[in-house]
Amino acid sequence: MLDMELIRKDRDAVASALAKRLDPGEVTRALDEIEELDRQRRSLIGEIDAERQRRKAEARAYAAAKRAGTAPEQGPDPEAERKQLAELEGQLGEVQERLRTVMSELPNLPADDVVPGGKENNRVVKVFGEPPAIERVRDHVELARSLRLVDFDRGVKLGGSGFWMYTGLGARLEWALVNWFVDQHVAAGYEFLLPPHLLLDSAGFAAGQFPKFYDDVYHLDRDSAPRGQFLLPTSETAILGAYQDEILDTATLPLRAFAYTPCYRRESAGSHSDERGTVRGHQFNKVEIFQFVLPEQAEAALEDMLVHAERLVEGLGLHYRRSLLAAGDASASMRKTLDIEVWMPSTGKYKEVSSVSWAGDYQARRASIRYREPGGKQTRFVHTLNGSALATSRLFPAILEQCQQPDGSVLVPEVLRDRVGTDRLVPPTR
RNA sequence: GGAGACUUCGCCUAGUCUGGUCUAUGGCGCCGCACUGCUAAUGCGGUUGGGGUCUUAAAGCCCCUCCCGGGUUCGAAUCCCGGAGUCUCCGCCA
Repeated sequence: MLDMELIRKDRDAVASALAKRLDPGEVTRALDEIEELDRQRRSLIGEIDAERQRRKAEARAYAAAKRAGTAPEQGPDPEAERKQLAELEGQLGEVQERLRTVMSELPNLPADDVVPGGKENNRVVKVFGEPPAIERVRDHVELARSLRLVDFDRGVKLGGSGFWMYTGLGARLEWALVNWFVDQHVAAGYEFLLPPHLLLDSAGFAAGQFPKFYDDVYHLDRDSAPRGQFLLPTSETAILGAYQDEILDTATLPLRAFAYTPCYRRESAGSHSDERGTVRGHQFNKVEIFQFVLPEQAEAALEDMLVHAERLVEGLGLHYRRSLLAAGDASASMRKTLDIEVWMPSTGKYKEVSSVSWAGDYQARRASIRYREPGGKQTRFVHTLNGSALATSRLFPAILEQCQQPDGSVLVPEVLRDRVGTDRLVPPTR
């Protein structure tokens, strides 16, 4: 949610930032409507407040008269005005509802250094390592099958198209990744959270997933979830929602937390060549890091989180790059997003394993998460940042492909060997 | 799943039966000031959150906020209806 006051005071700045993401005509239309609704809202509030004030005064005068024993048996006018107040309140309700709708559909303002346009305008800003030389590249699906790491067929049998099942050493590798990340985040001072996977709709709204992506998540049917619950598409939603409607103690900021959950998404499972296997599915594992910070801490926190996530990829010995996303390719709630993309030898492309973003106060405003200004009594919205660290189901294929050996085995990254229980993944003997 | 008790401005709490001087009590904590070799103690004052209005700004003024949403009433923390949550007991269960 954008700051209404900013729209009132500096509409032009808001408009030009939004134009990086939206068609200028659409921006003008939205801002015109918002300004008009805002005017109506304030004028209605003025009328209603004045009316209420009058009624309160009357009631108080009547009470005083009653105490003095001079009250008429019938108090102030019974019917007529109540109608009028109800009418005004009804109008206000409609205006506010509409204002909320329009406001909540507006995306965040991209940061100054974020360029307009889509994917094609993303800019690679850093490269780590280089593609390993592999003579005969096997893709991760082939490797996972031959080494019996993932059972795609039985996964589909269980969950339908778009699901898979990790098996044997594959399950251990996936689990080793999750656990190694957990240890790294704890060591970096993040608090470990294991949240519910089923969230109330209010959490989806706060994170900015709703209303826009309402249809992209799994909802429980109305009978079992009268208040509206859905399976979280990322634990970002849970971490943010956990602090909804709270005023955070400034001394605790920056507040760092991370969570591991599977992520459930309805998006169509890919059958393109570069989205085979575990690259895109309806359920995947991800560890998510999150920070609530003072506005002035945000920039440093973003870089801090990026570097932290990148260290994990480096620790696994994988070749990757960092890209600054153009406005149109980043999610709507974010002011700035950088992706960490890992090299996939089979497709010759880089695939996102982490997305690290700074939301400014956009999510905090939707979720009403604030801090008290030191000294002053003002409350202000915190800034939020989130980043995958990392999406294991994307890393898993990257490891298989980048660490594959000429004989068809896969060398396990050193940091995972204890947890996987072997140095090298080879086909099971029976 | 059933029954009962409960939810008050950071925490604890008075007030709810019997609607109006509740514009919400007191304690703790916190902030400021005073006193004091320092600390402590003590005294005085302040301390829910949101919105509107005015203003360069602050202050002020007004409205909302006693879990949430409706209702009754001239008037609701208080009465009625619906919902959420917490606790206790019972039932069921990994």
